[in-house]
Amino acid sequence: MAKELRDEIQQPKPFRSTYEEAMLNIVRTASILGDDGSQLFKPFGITAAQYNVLRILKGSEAEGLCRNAVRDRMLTRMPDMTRMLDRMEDAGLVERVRDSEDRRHVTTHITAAGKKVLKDLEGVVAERQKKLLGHMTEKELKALTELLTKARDRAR
Amino acid sequence: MAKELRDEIQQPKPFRSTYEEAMLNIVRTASILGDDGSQLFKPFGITAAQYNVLRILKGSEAEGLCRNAVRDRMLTRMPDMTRMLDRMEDAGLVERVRDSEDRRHVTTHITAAGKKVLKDLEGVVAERQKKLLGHMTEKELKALTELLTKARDRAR
DNA sequence: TGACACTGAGTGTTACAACACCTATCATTA
DNA sequence: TAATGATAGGTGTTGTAACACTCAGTGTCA
Repeated sequence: MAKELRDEIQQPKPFRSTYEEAMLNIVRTASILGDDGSQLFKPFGITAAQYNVLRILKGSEAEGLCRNAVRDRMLTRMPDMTRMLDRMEDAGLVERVRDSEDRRHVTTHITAAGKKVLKDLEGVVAERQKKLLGHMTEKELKALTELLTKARDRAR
Repeated sequence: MAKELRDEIQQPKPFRSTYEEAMLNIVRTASILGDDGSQLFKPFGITAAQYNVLRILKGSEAEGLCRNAVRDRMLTRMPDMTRMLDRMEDAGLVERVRDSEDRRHVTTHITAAGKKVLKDLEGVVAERQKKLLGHMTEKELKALTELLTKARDRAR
């Protein structure tokens, strides 16, 4: 049987409400899985957020995307997209081109090096996901996704 | 009906697996709810992690806890506990006493000011949790907690 | 009793997140 | 067509997360 959160964090008192219990379980689980992901990406020289950016740009490989479009598609909030793209450009993972029509626009593209990182990670990531969640049934995973979708509904 | 993740992040392609879908939903939901929490705590001059520390110390008010004990009870990983407690000590929220028996130990206690912050936040937090998750039934919240507990089981 | 390992706390350094602010370019309209 | 506002991108600054490392005090055992 899986260990309950109260045991994990050695909390003596019960949670104040099922709201609180669910909330803390969400945060805790994301933290654990996110840390795991960070370790996974580290040998490849990127962060989880950068992996996210690469996947977004891969999805719009032909056209490229402007800074704000990338930011709006991010899984987690990222207020300083400019400097994150700076770093990725320095690392050769993306490249930016200023639009000649509307000179305010700068379009960002994934580079061949960026695509290589994604390709190298593809199997590793899938394998890790299966290792972490492989003990859950399809039905459970679907139910979890639905409940989380509902949990987000009132926020924002 | 709640908006699905793929719409939120404007992802054209379907997820590669239910593992991936669940994983990204966990991270996304924690990010959204976590950001909300940060905004809630900000007017009180503390971060979500500091709120977590205060609650942990409140739970061991009489004895106090050493740095590592606090760290091990944290909801999210916190490698630099020392300087976080430094900041909280500077803010008057906690105080530290070096043990005279074993002079390696430093015991941290919550102060009256720290307890006041917790007390002021108590209602605000509960209200916010209800606002965010109040549309979910007890049964759903319990199911969500159980599924998340299972999802964490293979990590660490 | 001196060397060694262990445990707990703290420090140095780097890179990054967060926030507010600024600049350039374009669209609109009085 | 000059002023105004909107939009896209970038910059300055501060605090802090992350990582590796050091230091101090204690136990232990050859």
